[in-house]
Parts: sequence; C-alpha cells; structure tokens
Amino acid sequence: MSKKQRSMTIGTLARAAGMGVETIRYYQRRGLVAEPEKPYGSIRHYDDQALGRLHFIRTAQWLGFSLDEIAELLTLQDGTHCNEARVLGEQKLTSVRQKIRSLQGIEKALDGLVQECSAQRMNVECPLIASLQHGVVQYSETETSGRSNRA
Amino acid sequence: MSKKQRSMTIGTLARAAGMGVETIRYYQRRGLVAEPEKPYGSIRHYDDQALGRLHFIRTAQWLGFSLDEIAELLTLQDGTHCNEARVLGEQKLTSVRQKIRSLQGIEKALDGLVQECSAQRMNVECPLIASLQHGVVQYSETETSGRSNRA
DNA sequence: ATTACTCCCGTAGTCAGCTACGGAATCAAC
DNA sequence: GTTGATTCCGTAGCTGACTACGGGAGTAAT
Repeated sequence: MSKKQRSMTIGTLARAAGMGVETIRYYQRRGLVAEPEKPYGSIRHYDDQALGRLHFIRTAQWLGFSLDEIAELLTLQDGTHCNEARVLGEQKLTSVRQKIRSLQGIEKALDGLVQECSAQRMNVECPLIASLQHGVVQYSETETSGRSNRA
Repeated sequence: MSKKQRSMTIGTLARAAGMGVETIRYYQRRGLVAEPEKPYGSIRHYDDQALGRLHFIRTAQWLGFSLDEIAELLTLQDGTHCNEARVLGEQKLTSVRQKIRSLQGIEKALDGLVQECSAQRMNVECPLIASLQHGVVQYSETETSGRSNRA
C-alpha cells in the first residue's frame, strides 16, 4: 500500500520527469510546483509527489492546456472545485473535437492530393489548398484567435 | 461560375480575414503571402485569392502547423512540383494522422474524466486531477516533446 | 482643400515557454 | 582531501508569432 518514498535531487527529478532542471526551476518561478525547504547549508530534496506534479503538468500541457490554465487546474487540486475542473475539461473537449474534425478534413484533402498527384501529374488545382481556402474545413471562430495550442 | 472579384486595401483584407494589418505584413515578410505590385504612387490592392490564402494560414495554424510548415504546404499550391508536392504531402499526411490519433486519445481521456467528474461530485478526489497525476492518461512520447501545438 | 482616416515601411517591443551562463556552495568518489 | 560533477540562484538570451510605433505619403468625405 505504500510506494517507496524516494528522495531525489532536482537533477534526478528532472531526469525522471523527462525535462531539464531549468524547466523545473522555471515552473517553480511560475508557481506551478513548490520549492521544498532547503536544509541549512544543504540541498533541496524532492519526492514522488513532486514528480507526480511534473507528470501532471506535462500531460495537461500535452492536452493543450497553457501553463496558466494548468496553474488554474492546480488550484482546483484540493478537490473542492470539481465543478470548475469539469467545466474547464469540457471546454478543452470541445476544442479537441473541433480539431479532430478539421484534421480529418485535411487528411481527406491531403490524401486526395497525393493520389491525384501520383496519378495524373498534369492537374494544376491542388485540392488541399483549395479546401482550406474555401472553407471546406470549417472551424469555430471562438477558438481560432489567440495564439496558444501547441502540438 | 465567377465570384465577384473584390479589390481591397490591406486594412479591408485584414478585417475580412479577422486579423491585424501588421499580421499580414508579417506574413509577407515571412514569404507566406505575396505583396502585390504597388501602382506608381498609389496603394497596394488585394483580391479574394489573398483572402483565401489568409484563411488557409489561419486554419492550418489552428490545426497546429507552424508558419514554417505552412510555408512548405503553400509550395504545393502551384502544382508544378508534383513530385516534391507528393512527398511533402505524404509527410504531412503522416503527421496529420498522428495528430488525429493523439487527439482521439486525448478526447477519450478527457471525456472519461469529465464523466467521472460530473458523476461523483461528492468525492473529495477530483478524478481529472488524480488521473493526470497518476498517469491514467497515457500518451505517446513521440508527440510530447517539442513545444508546438496551439489550441 | 482641409480634415480624418488609411497605407507604407522599417524598426523595436511583447509574450509564452523555455534554455543558457556564471560563479559560489555542496556532494560523491576515490 | 582533492577532484569532478551537481546544486543554487540570478540574470540574460532565444524562438515563434505576433504587435506597436512613428513619420511621411495616399485617399475619401465634406
């Protein structure tokens, strides 16, 4: 019932989390992860909880949350704000589904392009370009503006 | 068969495309959109093709393509580089399919989490937070690193 | 033809999210 | 107990994608 409580230095933690030391320090500065107490004249030590939090950040980021949004999510961590967390999750779900739809549109177009291209290389019209230009791929304006999502 | 060929200034174009004038100029500098000839002692005018290209950029960007990738995609447009276009297209197709798969994974995970979250709202543990920390959401390492995808 | 907007163009600043640097302190191995 | 890697900490730099600024030229409405 008890996982062995490792105690690690920041370097070990970084390796375990698959990120650089400097990234962790950056997250500390951003307030995303806590900086443990430093024993008098010694070095800080981190535990599996810290690792869990880094996993959380990485995963949430991969899910399309910005660091600010992740910070928000983390304040919900006490469990008393499940509703807010749900709403946030639902919003992301919506945009993820829109993306899937758009990408499927692009996939079709690209596939068609490649087909045509290898078949009859005389064609001047590029179906990929055409469909993106003419809005065959539709997306909601709501999510479009504002640089964010990174994949 | 013929759409009315509007001729617009950069400001009008920008409004039509839902972006700032400076953004368009930035794209011109990046070589993503052409700068039309400037009539002697006058002002540049843009047509619907330019608008189409901006739509293209916006959509592709929303889908997680970087401006560099979009530039590549745009080289397919002329239709004359059929071989290169095909290869590029195939590469993009692969990455698009990866993205779709990743996003579908995310969708499932998020959906499950939101379900749980709204189901047992008495629970002090928020399943969304919990599962992100404990790695219930699994993802492929392949796409994880490298900051990019914007949503 | 005056006023008010818009365009042009180059350069500079911003923001997110890192990544690097440098010098002193600490630790781990031999 | 010296050597070589890590940690610590602050500050500075980088990349991608914009966004703002400023001053002169063009345009549109009255």
